[in-house]
Amino acid sequence: MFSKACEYGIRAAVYIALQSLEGRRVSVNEIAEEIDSPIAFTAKILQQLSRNNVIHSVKGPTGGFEIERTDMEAVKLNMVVKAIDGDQIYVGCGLGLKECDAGKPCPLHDKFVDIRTDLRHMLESTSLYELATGLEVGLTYLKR
Amino acid sequence: MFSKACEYGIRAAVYIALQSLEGRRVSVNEIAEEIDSPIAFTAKILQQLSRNNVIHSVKGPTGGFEIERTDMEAVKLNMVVKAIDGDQIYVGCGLGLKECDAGKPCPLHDKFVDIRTDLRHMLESTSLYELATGLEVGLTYLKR
DNA sequence: CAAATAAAGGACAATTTTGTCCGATTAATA
DNA sequence: TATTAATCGGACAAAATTGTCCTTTATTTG
Ligand code: FES
Ligand code: FES
Repeated sequence: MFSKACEYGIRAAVYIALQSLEGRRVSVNEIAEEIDSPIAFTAKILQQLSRNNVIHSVKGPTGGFEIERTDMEAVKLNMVVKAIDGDQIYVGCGLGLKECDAGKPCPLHDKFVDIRTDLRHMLESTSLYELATGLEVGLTYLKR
Repeated sequence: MFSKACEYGIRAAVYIALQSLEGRRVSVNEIAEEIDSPIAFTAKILQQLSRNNVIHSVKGPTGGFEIERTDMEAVKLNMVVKAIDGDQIYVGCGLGLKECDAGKPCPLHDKFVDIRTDLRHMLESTSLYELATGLEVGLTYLKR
């Protein structure tokens, strides 16, 4: 469904959101530790998220990653996914034709579009804040 | 969503189903031509489908690939997907945790499972026959 | 039986994705 | 100002996926 990079990216973003709720800025090392991901690869992914203004980064001592408390509800999952995987998941044909085109659809088009639309709505309506709160109360986990 | 191999596999299977409706057996070369896929790679994928009894193959002159007319309604998309991509799409965690486990879920679990269940139902209920008929009447396409 | 045809299978090559390493840059603080 | 802690960025390496080529095997037909 998502690339490995995107999976790490979502997990990292949710962890950053969780810590930002308590005003803590977190380092790549801490993030990779807490979401159980390869450190250097995670660093690359965080750079992408930072460049796309999904998260905010601060260099130097006491630096790290954070998400503005005020933004937190506004940062939706689809922003993370788009920053890392692009919009292929939104516009691509399920059977790999050049583009998904309702005017000359593949045999799976109608059924595929239904699923994709649900997925899109889910990603567009789910905020990092919402996901972080589940973590906060111990209902969900970022590693296992 | 699906791997390239799986995309080719589905397109090939639908094309074979279409031709089998008219009692024609088709060669790898014809299939690759009609679905616009790399020939040798397509051959590998057809071997997988054949080994998993999704399609039937016949060697030698007049040989090729076919799907028993009687099976055609019974052969569902999920059989193609499972034969090629395995069941990761059914059992995997959306955020890449070891397994998807409702007892220790990732933050996206509930929402992800909803989508995945819909996808599963769609794949389990869609037959190659159904997809082939759309092609037959020129409503859908396998290349573009 | 011999020739021709088509899938099967194994080895290999190219590309993409995933992952690592290390020096440069930025900023806090002693 | 020197040291230190952190991200940034580029080059590189490993692994997985995608794709090719060629030989073998099975089967039909002359
Ligand atoms: S054309 Fe294939 S999904 Fe729309
Ligand atoms: S645990 Fe992540 S999707 Fe179920």
